[in-house]
Amino acid sequence: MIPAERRAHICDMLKERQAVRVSSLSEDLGVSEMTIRRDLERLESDGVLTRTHGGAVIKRHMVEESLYVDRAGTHIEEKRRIAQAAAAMIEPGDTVFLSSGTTAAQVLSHVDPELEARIVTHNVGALTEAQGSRLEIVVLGGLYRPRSNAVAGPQTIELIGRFHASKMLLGVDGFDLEEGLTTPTVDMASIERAMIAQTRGDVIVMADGSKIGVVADVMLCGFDKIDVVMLDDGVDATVRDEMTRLGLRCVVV
Amino acid sequence: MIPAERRAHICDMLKERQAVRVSSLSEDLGVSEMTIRRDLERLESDGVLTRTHGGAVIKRHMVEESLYVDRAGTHIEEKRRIAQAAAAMIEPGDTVFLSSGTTAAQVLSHVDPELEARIVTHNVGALTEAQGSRLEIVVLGGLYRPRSNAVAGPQTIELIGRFHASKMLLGVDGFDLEEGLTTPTVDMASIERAMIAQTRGDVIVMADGSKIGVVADVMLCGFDKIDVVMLDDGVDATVRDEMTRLGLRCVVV
DNA sequence: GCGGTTATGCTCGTTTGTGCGCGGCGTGAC
DNA sequence: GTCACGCCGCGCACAAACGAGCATAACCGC
Repeated sequence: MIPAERRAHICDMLKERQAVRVSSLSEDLGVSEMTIRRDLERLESDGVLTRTHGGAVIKRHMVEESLYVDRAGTHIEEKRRIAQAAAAMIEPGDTVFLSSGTTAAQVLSHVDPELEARIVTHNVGALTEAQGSRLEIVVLGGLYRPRSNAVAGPQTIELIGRFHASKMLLGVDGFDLEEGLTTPTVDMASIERAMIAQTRGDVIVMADGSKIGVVADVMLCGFDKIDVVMLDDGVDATVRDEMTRLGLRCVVV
Repeated sequence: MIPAERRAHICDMLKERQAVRVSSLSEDLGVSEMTIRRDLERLESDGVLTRTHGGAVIKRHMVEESLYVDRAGTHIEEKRRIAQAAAAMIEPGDTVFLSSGTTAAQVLSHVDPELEARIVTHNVGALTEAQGSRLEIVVLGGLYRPRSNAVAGPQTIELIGRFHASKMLLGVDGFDLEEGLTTPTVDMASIERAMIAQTRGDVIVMADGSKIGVVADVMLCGFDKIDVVMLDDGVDATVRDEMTRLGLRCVVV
């Protein structure tokens, strides 16, 4: 295996799992840990990843990034499974609103490469995930918010009015039975509320275990506006029952 | 086996495996490693592949790959210097149109972190370069084009009409005294022509040595529409003289 | 045949990549 | 707090790949 090929492999692993370990890469690729470290060093200077103790995490210019760094490894696998299941819910010919956030972005890396559908999003990070797919991706214009790696502002909301989606995929930061869905910034909340209003079909919320019971700073909406909740199997059954009681479909992956 | 046939074979291998080794190609094709290296060198200048230590990888117009390309390609240092000088031309309070392309994207990584200005662009790759700056970045909406890592389409052109810029920074693919400025896709040419039309102040073209004398597929505009040309010091003096004769300001870095 | 161009292979000094050992430091357990 | 374990990166040695320069061979139009 050629060095560049090996580095490309590391990038692929990162995209898939969000985080990699020096030890496991060394084993998988059959080179010493020192070589892996030098590869990671190089990829870091290329801006592809951020090194951490024991490995590296994919570089996101987002609020959520720090969460990954702090507890790299927690809920990564759950997020991946949820994103994968959400990707499978997109049907040919759909027009789908995609929210901001890394979970939402990750959905696009799991769609069938042959699927023809339209994605409308303000999530800049989602664009690189869609490489090699046949999706038609509409990027909403507006002011770029580096912290969320998405665009926002009145212009963005105005542009949303031009679309009617058959589905919406919504990644949230807080999911609480009392407080409903919450998100860290007012900007993103406005955008995503506008998207919900323009969605004709199902509004699908993606929430891994780390989001349950969490209340972020800004209220997004109550459970009455959403139709489907995607949870991982680590989520308590009482939450699932309560969702079902409210008339929502629960998908557990 | 005829040389062209051999090179075609290398391309086939690349398409199939994404990466090739000098040593295995030498063995498979029955020629010395030196010959393979010369083939790879030629194919690299044709834009088919990117050479690396030990072999080569297929060249795709992708975000992550372009990092390798930039690193391995020629004129890196010249591009960097041009981007840096272009960044210095942005003044406080400016509204600047920024074109697509990696050179244009690189400009944002060189702006003074304290500078307050507005950047209007369809260049998605530029967004990550602006981390930590105080720039207000307006992203134009439209259809995402993965090959260019930018958005395009009628909606994008419509949105450009809402802005009037005091400057435009334009990275081109071809810069030829006879044919003028050229670019590889019709989409990007339309966008950038619309930007030029909405620019009140200087249109600044960035062209390193590798672009001079090159004619890409799509005509962008003639030299009458532009005001300043940024060149590296490797560019022939006759080109500079001709530019000056046409009334353009030449900045050599 | 003859001069010129192009292609190929070799040598050798240089660059780049790789692995190991060791001292230092971060992280989590207690 | 402090202790242990694992991770980190520097310095070194070795190996592999690279490229410049030169010599030879094949091709082509005349």
